[in-house]
Amino acid sequence: MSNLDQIAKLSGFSKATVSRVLNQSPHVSQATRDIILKIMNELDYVPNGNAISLSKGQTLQIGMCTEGINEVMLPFLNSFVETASQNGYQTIIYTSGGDAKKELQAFEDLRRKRVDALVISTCVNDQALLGSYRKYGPIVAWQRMELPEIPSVAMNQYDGYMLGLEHVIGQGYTRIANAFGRPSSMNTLSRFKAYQEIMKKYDLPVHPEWSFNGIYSIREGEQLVRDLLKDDNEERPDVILCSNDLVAAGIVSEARKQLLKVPEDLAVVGFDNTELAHSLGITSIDNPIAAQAKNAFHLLMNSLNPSEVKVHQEKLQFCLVKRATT
Amino acid sequence: MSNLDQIAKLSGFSKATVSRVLNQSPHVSQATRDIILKIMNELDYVPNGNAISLSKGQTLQIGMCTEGINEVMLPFLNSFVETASQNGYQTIIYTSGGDAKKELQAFEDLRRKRVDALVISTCVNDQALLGSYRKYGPIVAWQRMELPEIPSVAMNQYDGYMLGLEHVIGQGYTRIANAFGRPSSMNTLSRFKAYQEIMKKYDLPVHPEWSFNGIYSIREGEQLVRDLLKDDNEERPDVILCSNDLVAAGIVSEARKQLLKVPEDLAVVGFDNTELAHSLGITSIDNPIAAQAKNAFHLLMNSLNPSEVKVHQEKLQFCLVKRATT
DNA sequence: TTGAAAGCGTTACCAA
DNA sequence: TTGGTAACGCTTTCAA
Repeated sequence: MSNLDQIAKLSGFSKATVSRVLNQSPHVSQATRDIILKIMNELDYVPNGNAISLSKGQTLQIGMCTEGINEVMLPFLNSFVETASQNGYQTIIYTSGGDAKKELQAFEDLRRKRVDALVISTCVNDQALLGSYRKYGPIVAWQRMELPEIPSVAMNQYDGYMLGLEHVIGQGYTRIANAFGRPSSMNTLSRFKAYQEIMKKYDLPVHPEWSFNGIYSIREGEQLVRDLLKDDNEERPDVILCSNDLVAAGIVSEARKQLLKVPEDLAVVGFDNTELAHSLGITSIDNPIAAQAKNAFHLLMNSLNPSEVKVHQEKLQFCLVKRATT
Repeated sequence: MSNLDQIAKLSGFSKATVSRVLNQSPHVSQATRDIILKIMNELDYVPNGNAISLSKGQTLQIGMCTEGINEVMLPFLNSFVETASQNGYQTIIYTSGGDAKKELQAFEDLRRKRVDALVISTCVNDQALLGSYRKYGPIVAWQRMELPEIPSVAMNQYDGYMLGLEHVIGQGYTRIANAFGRPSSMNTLSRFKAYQEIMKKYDLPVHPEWSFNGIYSIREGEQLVRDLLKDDNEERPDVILCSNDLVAAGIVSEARKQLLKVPEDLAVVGFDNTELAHSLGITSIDNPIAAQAKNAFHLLMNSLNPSEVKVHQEKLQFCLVKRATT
């Protein structure tokens, strides 16, 4: 492996000049530049990234801290990696599996200057503790944060859910069921609020027994349908709004298996508008996740390079995509 | 930010000794160690990761180069990140989006010593070119490689497909259709070979028109069913073997929509045995992807630390998981 | 336009 | 058990 010193000696110039060539400084004569570039080529020279990082005090690496990578994160991850790379940054994955100690590893790596900044998804550590790492570098959250120190690009799902509710009511559905995820999450609370408000607005009867918690994935969606069908005499909902598209897929799949017609016997609305909803033709609420990832990156850049012109956050909105299930 | 030099000065010991404390060298008296650790604590000191990397000549970072992250890669990515982190390595994502130049970025980063090693998934650059980067560090592939320089942890899908074929024939299906992916891929060739051999073995009629190419995802699976149903008079296959579980999901979903009974009217076998197959109750061929990721990491470790005891590759096998679609 | 030298923050070798 | 000091490979400031 050749290094800058060798290039300097061989070319007869100093390390400083060679460095200038490397960094395209204008203060190098064309002749000198040519000589040095030629030698670099001959020696198959490339600068050592670590040395640059140490010297400059920045790694051009951003850590992404999450419990684990799943379908919902995919567009966020892909978009973030892509945006970062366009701006010369690489993305390092830190998965915690829900283990608080492992999660802290990402934050410690910020402290140790292995990464310049951090994006966090759902974190399990105390938010105050996480916030204390702000002094080591910028951090931005995808999840909604109670903490003001860590800015968030998350959107209020109240708006998105309201869109879904208005849509199904507009279509004539009145017996509305909710398939919620984690009951205590801010998302569920926001959605429930939207549900309560709209039922009141249209003077529709609230069925508390039609709000289900802990419905996360395909299987729970399927089970939900079976549960609903268990008692033949009971009145049944005519539409289910889901916490995500996986749940919606499970519901649609099981409903068809039970020979229910979708949407005639049971309508379904997903959430996030993922590939799955597109593929299966499920009405869903578009959640601009990829754009949120972009915003997250630009937020980090703005505090990483305070001198440069700030990139403004893109203003994002939910949006209902009607397909064959409503 | 405090550094090792400050700790040395404040404690009255040399940098060398402080470094020894950091690296748990046994050649430090307990008293000295205590003093130094105390000062480190007081100053909230952590060593700078970049400096360590530069000095040691290793980054403890491994690059993962892929076209993009999708559902199929998920278990590989998760398992690799997890295994690496257990061994003190972080994983950096490089997505190319199929762009050869962007893909090379990962390999250049190996050359520039930003990563110690590389795992590659489907790569678009010339394999010989990629192989030439072996001199900069170990590389292991997930895809099957023609090149001997780059070892691969991929498995021969002939074996897995054969398992599926034997299964459906054992169940009494004889009108077998194939939903293949990319026609020229080694995987498709292996699968087709298995198909040909088994049809011969059981003396079953080969229907060339029942081998479909370019069937990658849910939507193509759905379309395939509609195409099959188009002509009422035609004889139809009684089972379809799919290139992956997404395709199988699409087929099952569309079949039910068209009021075909699965598996009575049409049986379906997926591939990879992903969450989706599990969730939807689709018979699938288990592809031990997570274990392949582990193998990939250990392969890299073996050449990264030739001195240490070699971790043997886990011997992996496909395995049929029968569910409700056969 | 160029060079000398002092960082950047560690590790590791050789002495003591 | 400890210390001195030369790496590691680059950037950057100050002079010339």
